[in-house]
Amino acid sequence: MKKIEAKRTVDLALEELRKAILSGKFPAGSTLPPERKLADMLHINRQTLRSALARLEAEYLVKPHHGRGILVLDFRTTGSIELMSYISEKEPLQELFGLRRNLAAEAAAIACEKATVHDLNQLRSIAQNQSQIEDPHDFLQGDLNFTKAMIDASQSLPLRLLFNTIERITLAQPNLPMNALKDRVAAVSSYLALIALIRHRNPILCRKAILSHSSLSAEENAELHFALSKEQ
Amino acid sequence: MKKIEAKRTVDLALEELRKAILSGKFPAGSTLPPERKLADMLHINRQTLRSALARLEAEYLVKPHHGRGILVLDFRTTGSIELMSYISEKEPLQELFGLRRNLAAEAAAIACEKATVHDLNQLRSIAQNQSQIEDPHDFLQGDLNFTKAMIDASQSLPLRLLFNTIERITLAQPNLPMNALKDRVAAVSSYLALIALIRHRNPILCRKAILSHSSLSAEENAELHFALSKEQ
DNA sequence: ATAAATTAATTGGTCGAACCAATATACCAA
DNA sequence: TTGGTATATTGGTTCGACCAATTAATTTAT
Repeated sequence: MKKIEAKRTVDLALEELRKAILSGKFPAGSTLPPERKLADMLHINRQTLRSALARLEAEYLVKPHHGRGILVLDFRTTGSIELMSYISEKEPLQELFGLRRNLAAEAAAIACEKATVHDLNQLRSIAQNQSQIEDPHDFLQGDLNFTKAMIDASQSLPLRLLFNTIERITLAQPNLPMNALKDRVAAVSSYLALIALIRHRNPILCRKAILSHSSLSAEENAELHFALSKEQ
Repeated sequence: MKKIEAKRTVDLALEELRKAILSGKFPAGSTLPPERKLADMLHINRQTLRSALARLEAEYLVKPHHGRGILVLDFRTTGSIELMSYISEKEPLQELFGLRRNLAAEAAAIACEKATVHDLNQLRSIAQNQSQIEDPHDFLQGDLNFTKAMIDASQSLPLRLLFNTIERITLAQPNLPMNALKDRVAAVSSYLALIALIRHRNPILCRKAILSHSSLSAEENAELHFALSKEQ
C-alpha cells in the first residue's frame, strides 16, 4: 500500500498552474494575471504562490519580468524533458520509450569498456530476481533497475542523470504499459544475453541486441551464442 | 555585445546553494541548516531563501521534510539532466555530446517518415547559412538549429523537449568546443547528405551517417551519392 | 501642437514578523 | 523500562509593508 501524503498547498497550486499552462488556458506569449490577483484566484497567499512560480520558472514554463508581468513561455520550444511527466498521450510516450532504449544501448556500449566484476554480478542478481517476480509493477521496476545498473557500469554521469529523469517520467504515468511480464522468458534471456555481451566487451552487438533495428546476421548470432555459452 | 542583466538575490542564493551541494559542501544524506539560520548565513530573508529552495527541490537536489529539516539528496541518483548545465568536466560533456548525436540520429530517422517539403526547405536554408558563417559561436548555434529543424520535422515532443535541455546545457558551458568551424566544408556536406537521405526516406542510412559507428559500405556509399545527385 | 519631462499607477522582488503544523527531544510518571 | 506529556525545533502559510522596474498618464517646455 502506497502511503498517501497530504500535499502542501504550494504543490496543489503548482499542479493547477502547470495544468492550465500545458492545456493552453494560459496561452504561450500572454502574461499571467498579476501575482496579487492570481493569489486571490487560487485562494492562497502571495508568498505561497511565488514558491509555486519559482518552480514553474525552473521548468521553463514561465519567465517573470520585473514591472511587466510573468510571461507564459511556449513549452514546446523552451520546456525541459521533465515536462513529459505530465503528458500521457500515447504517441509521445512511445517515442520516449524509444529514447529509453537508445539510452540503454549507449550505456551497454560504454559498459563494455568499463564494467567491473562487481557490475556484472549486480546485473546477474537483477536478472535472476526478474525471473521470479510476479507483480507486473515490480517487474517494470526491475527492468528499470537493470538499465540503471548498466548505466552505473558505464560510469557516465549524463546517462545516469537522463535516466533519473526518464525513470521519473515512466513511474509518473497513470496507466503504465505492463506488457513486459507476458514476455518474461524473452526478457530474462535478453538480460542474460546482454550480460554475456558486456562481459565479452562487444559494444556493437550490445547496441544491436537492444535496438534490433536490423536483426542479427548468422555470424553475429553465432557469436552471441558463443558468449552466452560462457555464462552458466 | 550581450546584455548583462542584474541578477535577483534569489538567483544568487540559488547558485550559491547549488554550488555548495554539487561540491559536497552540503553532503548528500545530511540536512541543510534550518531555514531561519540559513537565511541569516546568506544575509537574505527567509521568504527569498524559500523561493531558491523551491527551485532546488524542482532540480531534485533537496527534499524538505516538515518538522525534520531539508534533506540533501544525492544528485547522482536523483538529479535531473538539467544539472549538466552546472558541470563542466571534459569527460561528462563528451558523453553528453554523444547523446546529442544519438538524439539527432533518432530525429533524422523519424523525420524520414514525416518530413514535409517545408521542413526540407528549412533544413536547406540552415545548411546554406552555415556555409557563409564566419563566427564560431554563430556556427555552433547554426549546427544546433539544424538538429532542431530535424527534430521539428520528426514532430516528436520528447525529442524536442530533450533537445531544449541539451541545447541549454551546451550554451551554458563557459568553454565551448569551437572546432566545428574548422571542418566547415565537411560539416556542410554532411548537412546536405542528411537532407538528401531524409528526402529519400532512408532512416537506416540517416542513422549511420550521423553515428558512423561503422563506416558506410560501398553499396551504401553509392546509394548516398545517388541521393545526393538529386539535390542541386 | 508636438515633444520632452514628470508624475502616477501597475507589477514583480524583498523584507519582517507572526502563527500553524509536523517532528523530535526531554522529562515525568506508572 | 515503558508510555505519555510537555517543550523545543523546523518547515509551511499568512499578513502587511516597502523597494524597484516598467508602463501609462499627465504636465510642461519649446
